[in-house]
Order: sequence, then C-alpha cells, then structure tokens
Amino acid sequence: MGLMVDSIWTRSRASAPARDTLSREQIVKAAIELLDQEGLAGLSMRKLATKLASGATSLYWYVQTKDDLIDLVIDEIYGEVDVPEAELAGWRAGTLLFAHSLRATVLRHPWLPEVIYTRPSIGPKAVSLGSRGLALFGAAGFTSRDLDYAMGSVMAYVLGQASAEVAMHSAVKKSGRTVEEWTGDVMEQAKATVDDHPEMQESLRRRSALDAAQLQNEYFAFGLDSLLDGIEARLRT
Amino acid sequence: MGLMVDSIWTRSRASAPARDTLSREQIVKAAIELLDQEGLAGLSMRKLATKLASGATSLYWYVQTKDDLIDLVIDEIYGEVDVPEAELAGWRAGTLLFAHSLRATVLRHPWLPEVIYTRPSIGPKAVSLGSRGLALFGAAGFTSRDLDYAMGSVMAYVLGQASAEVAMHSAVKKSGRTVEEWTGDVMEQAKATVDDHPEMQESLRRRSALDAAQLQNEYFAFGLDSLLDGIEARLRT
DNA sequence: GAGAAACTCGCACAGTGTTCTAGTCAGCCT
DNA sequence: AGGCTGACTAGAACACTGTGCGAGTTTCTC
Repeated sequence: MGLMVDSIWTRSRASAPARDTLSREQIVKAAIELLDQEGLAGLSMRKLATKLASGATSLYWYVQTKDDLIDLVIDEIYGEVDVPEAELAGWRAGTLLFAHSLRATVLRHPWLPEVIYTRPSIGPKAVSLGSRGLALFGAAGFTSRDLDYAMGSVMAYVLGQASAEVAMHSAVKKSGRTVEEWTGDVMEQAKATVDDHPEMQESLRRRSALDAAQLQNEYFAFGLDSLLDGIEARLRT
Repeated sequence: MGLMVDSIWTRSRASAPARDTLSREQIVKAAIELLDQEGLAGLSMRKLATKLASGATSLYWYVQTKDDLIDLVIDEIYGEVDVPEAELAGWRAGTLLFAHSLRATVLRHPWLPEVIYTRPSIGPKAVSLGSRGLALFGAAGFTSRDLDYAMGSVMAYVLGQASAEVAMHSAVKKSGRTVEEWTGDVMEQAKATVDDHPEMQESLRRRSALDAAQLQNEYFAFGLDSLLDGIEARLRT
C-alpha cells in the first residue's frame, strides 16, 4: 500500500558531475530549441543527441523516457511565465499581466498545446507558478474554493485562447502564405460548406477586414475582460 | 497565383462505390473507436487496417495521409456537439447547454486536445457548429465583432477547461489508481517542492476534501458563469 | 469482349523510442 | 601505484511507425 508514484521530480543526482559531461539542464535546453525550430514532430532522441554531439542513447542516462524529457521541458517553460506580486500591481492589473505573459509564452512555444494537455503539470516551476497565482488572487480577497476556481478559470481561458491562436498560426505557416492570404484561401475553399451558413460568411468577412494580429489581440482581450469582470463581481458577495 | 490550398474537404468521390468496399465513413468511425480505446498513440494505420480487416496501405486510397484522417476524425467529433436554437432556450440557457455539450464531448474523446490545437477546424461539421453558435449569440443581440469575440471566448474557455480536466484524467488512468488516491500521491510526491508554497498546500488540501467529479463540475461552472456574466454585461452598452 | 477505371495490398525504406551490453573515464582506498 | 567502483558514453538491435511504389484484382462502360 501507498506505493509512491515514481516521477521525474522525485529523482535527483547523487553526487557532483565527474568530468565534462552532459546534464539535464543542457538536454532540456537543447530540446526546447529543437522544439521551437521544428515543432513536436521534429523532436527525436537521435536528432537531439546529434545537436548535443553525443550518442542517442546517452540521453537515457539523464532521462528515463522521452515523455519524462517532455515533462521537464514543460516545467522549464512554465518558468518563463511572469506572475506579478499583488502589492505591486493590484489584482486586476496583476492578473492581466499574468494572462498576457502566459499567452506570450504559448505563442513563443507553439508546440506547447500539443503536449500540456496530456499530463497535469506538477513540476517545481509549475507549482511555483500556481502558488504565486494563488497569492495574487488571495490578496484580492478570494478565499477557499473560489480562490482555486478563479485562478483556474483564468488559466483555462488563456491557455484555450492561446492554443487556438497557435493552431491558426501553424496552419498558416505550413501553407507558406501570409495570414491574410491564408484566410482568403480558407474562405474560398470552404465556400461550398459555408454557403449554407450566412452567419459564418459574415464572420469570415469581418475577419479579413482587420489586421490579423490586432484582431487576435482584441479577441483575447474581450474574453479576458469579460471573465475578469464576472470573477470580480463574485468577490462582492 | 491564387493556387488553392488542397485539403481533404475539397476532394470528393467521383462515382458510386464499386462493390463491397471500404469507405471514408467506415474508416473514420473505426479510427474514432480506436482512439477512444487506446488514445492517440494507439492509433496506427496498421492497427486501424487490421480492425477493418484490410491491408494497411489500402486506407491510403480514401485518405491522403494520416493527418488528413485526423482532420476527418476531428470534424466528425464536432458533429457530436449540441447547439440549441436560440428560440427554444434563450441565449444564456442555450449557451450553457452548448458549453456543457462541448465539454462532455471532449471528456468522451480525451485524445481530442492533443490534436485540435495543431490545426484550425474548417470541416463542414465544425463550420456548421460555428454557424449555429453564431446564430445563438446573434439572436441575443450581439453584432459585428462582438459576436465573434463572445462566441470564440466561450469556446476557448470550455475547451481549455475541458482539456485540463482530460489531462488529469489521463494521468490518473495511467497510474491505475482512483482519482482520490492519485491526488494523494501527487501531494505526497510533490511535498518537497510544495512545502515552500503555503498557498499551494491549502489548495491541494481543499482539493482532496471534495469529491473529484463534483469539484470539476463546480470548477467548470464557476468560470463559465463568470465569463457569461461578463459577456452579458457587454451586451448592454 | 476490350479497356478503363476503381480499388486492394505486399514490399520496402527511412525513421522512431528504447533495451541491453560492452565499453571508457575519473576519483577513492589501500 | 594499482585496482576497484560508480559515473557516464554509445553502438547494435528490436519492434514499430507512416507512406511511396507497383503489381494485382475486381467492377463498370462501351
């Protein structure tokens, strides 16, 4: 009974490194670079090893499996997210900063949505992020379960919206055209199916009338502001 | 110039099927079954072919690549989502129904988050879903860009929250324990990193004090209600 | 009956994650 | 100094992946 779940985070190095050697940090860093350049499909143990000028199977000394490596990578990324102190910014402004930082992080690492939803994030940096987030919301007056709910809902929204953005970006990139051209293509190509749907037509037309980046910003802000309004209202009950 | 993007949706069968033959529908259906049973990693063309009692490469007559197949699969899944008519339910109730239906669909197909964020959804059923959603929000009085933003924000939140749920479920399943046991494991295992974070400790303790499913429901409802409150307020300006 | 489609599928290729095993190196003990 | 131990490297091999190719079979059309 009570057998412990053995995960990456429980293990640690036993003594000092012997000579000029590989390291987890190094491997994780290289993996992130590879992911940023070539996406999730472009990350293979062999390619990663070549990048590190080592044998492919040497990596397995530092990492149990590829999945474990990805756990490490994800946690590293969580470390890039800013969570301001409540005293400095106040809740609303602080949360906006946090949300935008999280969004920017996802956009910087577009392969993230493909992997974060396959596992809960319980690494040290993810925990630290969660903790600082809870502090921010706690300082605003949220307590007990509302505290968790509020924080979690903001994260869910931001990750969801950013993930959708990333999905579009990657499709555009794969097509090798500009965002605007791509939108046009999609409209044309989906014409047959969209024709029966007047609401969709208008929506697509609206979409192409505006600069794509600005549109995404407004999109993001609309939902975030709405959500925060709603959450804030729950504070006064 | 203006070269069309060639996608799954543009192609169509030329004439009637010849004899007792495979079909796209059949393949897609089998793929979904396989995905539900074994997850994304469990879907391979060979396994799928065996399930259909056919040769592996025969599938390539109906489907250009595995990615195309997944496009078809995703669209099929979008067909499972309910979007009520505005006249029947009204905006708020209708949106709640829609949101819960979308969430339930994701929970029914936990591999979905792993794939939806790698491509925008522009298949016929996804378009139909979007269109009916826009109709629902349009009937409530949203117009122009607010219409798109409101609808998109709700989708982003729901998908984000459901995806996070699914991430936890799959970790629990992989560990082979109950949700409650697993939560305990995680707490114990993350003790070292969590110990410096008092907010996190309380949050985790709170989490284990409540039935997991009920907690997820409350979680989901909190953010959704907040978001809808905020969106609704924007209707009156 | 001939020819053209529609459809099936075995073979092969390059690539994957990972295990196993033999090896090299650095530091410690006697 | 010599040998042992543990830290670390890495090649060979296994079972598996997606998919292009080309040859085969079936059915429809004239």
